[in-house]
Amino acid sequence: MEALSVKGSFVSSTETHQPVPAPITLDDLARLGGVSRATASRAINGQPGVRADVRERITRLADHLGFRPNRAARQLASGRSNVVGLVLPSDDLRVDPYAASLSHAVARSAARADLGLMLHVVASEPGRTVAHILRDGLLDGLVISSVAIGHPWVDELLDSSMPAVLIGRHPHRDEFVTVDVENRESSATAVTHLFEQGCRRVGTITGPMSRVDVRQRLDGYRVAHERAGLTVDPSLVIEGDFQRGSGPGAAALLIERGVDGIFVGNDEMAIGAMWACTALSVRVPHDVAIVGFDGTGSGLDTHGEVALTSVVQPFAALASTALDLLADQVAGTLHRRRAHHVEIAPDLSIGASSVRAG
Amino acid sequence: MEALSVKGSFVSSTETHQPVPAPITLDDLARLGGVSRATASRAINGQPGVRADVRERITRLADHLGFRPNRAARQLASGRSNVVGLVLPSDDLRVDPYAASLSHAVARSAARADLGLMLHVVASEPGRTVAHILRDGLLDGLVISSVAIGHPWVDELLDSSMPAVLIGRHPHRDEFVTVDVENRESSATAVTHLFEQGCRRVGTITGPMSRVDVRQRLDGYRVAHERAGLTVDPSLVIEGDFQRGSGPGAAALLIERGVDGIFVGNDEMAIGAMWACTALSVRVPHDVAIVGFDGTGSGLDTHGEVALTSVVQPFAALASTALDLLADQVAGTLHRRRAHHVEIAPDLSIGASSVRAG
DNA sequence: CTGAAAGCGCTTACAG
DNA sequence: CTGAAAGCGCTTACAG
Repeated sequence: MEALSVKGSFVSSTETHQPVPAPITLDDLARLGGVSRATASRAINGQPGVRADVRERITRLADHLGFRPNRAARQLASGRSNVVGLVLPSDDLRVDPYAASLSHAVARSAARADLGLMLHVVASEPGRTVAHILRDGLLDGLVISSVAIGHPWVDELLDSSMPAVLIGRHPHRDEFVTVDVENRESSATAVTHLFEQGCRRVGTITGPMSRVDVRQRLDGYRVAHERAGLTVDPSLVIEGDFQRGSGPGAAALLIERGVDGIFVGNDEMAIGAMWACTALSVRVPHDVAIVGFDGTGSGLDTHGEVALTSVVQPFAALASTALDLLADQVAGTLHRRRAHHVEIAPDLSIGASSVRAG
Repeated sequence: MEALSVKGSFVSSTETHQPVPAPITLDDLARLGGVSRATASRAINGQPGVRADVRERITRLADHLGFRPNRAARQLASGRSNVVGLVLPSDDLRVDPYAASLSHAVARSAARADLGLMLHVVASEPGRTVAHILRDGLLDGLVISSVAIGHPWVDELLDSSMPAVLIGRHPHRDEFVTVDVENRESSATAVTHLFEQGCRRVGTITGPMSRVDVRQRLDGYRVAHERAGLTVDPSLVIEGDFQRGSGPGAAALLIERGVDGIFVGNDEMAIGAMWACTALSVRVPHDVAIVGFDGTGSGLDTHGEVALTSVVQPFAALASTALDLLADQVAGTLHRRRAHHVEIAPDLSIGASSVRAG
């Protein structure tokens, strides 16, 4: 590390007295509003037991003064912080568009709900971190990406008493509150779409079969065959790892085996598959039609290539539902440890990668 | 949104009395340690005025008990939260690997410094957000990605009295505390590397010329030419937009104009450029050698393609330096509004995209 | 419906 | 070097 230019000089500014306008407090609000702190507090928090006109007057005044309750004080007094944590696996933010989209959606939902969002990236300091997150007292609850599961301390977090909701499913435990995209039917729809485009020999590149959602998507692939009166050729089912790099090889194999359509388990691998097609001079969608999953493929590839048809994750709905479920737990209306699974149906976004003329 | 399966049942657990072990407080620590709260507080905070053996005993005890000071209480009492905010542009997390890498690095640095990190994604609610961030009282300071600049409320944030450090430079204001990668020399090094590989006609695809760093990188490109005794052919300088999609077109143009090497302003466009090469049957690096900038191109493209040579952003150092500079402002040793610019020298990571046999 | 008062868990002058 | 005490800005029983 090297400081190439340092133009700063250190100054102590004792001259200015009130550089920062003192933030107004509940006390100010109450005094200016001619009520007690208790009443002011109830008014701005929408609690019962305040005469309508008083509430109206106080909230208006609060707005006008730009009053924002101090979070720390509020938390200390109430035990609630209105801050939730988002737990993500270590490297995913960098490498995985799914995680990036999810973070983005959760951040926006949180902002809309006036919740703070603390980012917790798995992997920093194994042992200490869990304790930190838990005992800081700064968090009301956690939104945990199921992609983070596997890391030792994520399970610790799940087993703690802190309210939590999982986005995605746990690979082998069912007792959590989860929200996930609907995988099976939506995958069937995607594959059926390929059949409708005239494909007769459709292969699939799956994610890691250890994952629940991956198996569900494969189920959907099978269901679509059944419905079309076709049988699945097992040699057309190839397991990938959800990384872009596993796409080309798998696709090349499928092409060798004569497919005219591929349902790919996520967009990253689908992009890899499209590369393979380019490299092998296989035309998309004419020779091989391709459908992906996630809907993350478009942002990254506005390079004039073929737009990818994909089952689009309902990120915004996943995020806001997760936050709602978390709020229910915090409020005590939802038990943290009773299995409670919500699934949200995604849409199929149709691009040129699967649409055949005629 | 559709709840496909709801297996949960609502239970109120009044049977168990202490489901959550009551977190231990400073009071507990003091009592168990046989000192006053004041002394306990000073001991664990490393403040002067505590006998060495007492401090030792108390910290040890704190560790043993797993004591963590309640952040809210600490903040309310001291006025400091040990939480910083990270401000990012709205969509970047999804689309831009640079922003994702940066977030990742800041998150890790913050964790290491025992700082909380609140994520603020620009664009949610224009007006309210600034006030929220500022008046919540939850933040000690802000780390702002210069990529977020341009959005109206980011400037508001910069003009507020909250401590802030910019990662990257402001396009036209110089009075902030910033930390940035060194652009000029490192770009010169990258281009010189191409000359050393035998390239004689090196073009460049720049980012948007409105950005300071883009102009600096272009300067480096020129400097390298001077040093090699070559003159710059202006027709080989093409402006891109830092998005992947602008890579292929620019690269095709340069290839048409006979380049044998390209210095690309960021990895995203470099990846696009490599696509163009594949499409045009131009061999990399044999026909055209390519160097990118950022070091974000590798994670995304482990697809067996040619590894990209790139000037690698020192994300970890940028993040930890930013946090240090922020701490200095909070401590009052660094003035928030005196220009103070730190530059960190990146490394050139050499991959197959630029190395010619012989 | 409203208010006086206690208390959340810390930090920090102020005395000793 | 150490402790008693006040106070940070809220919320929430508890009385009225």
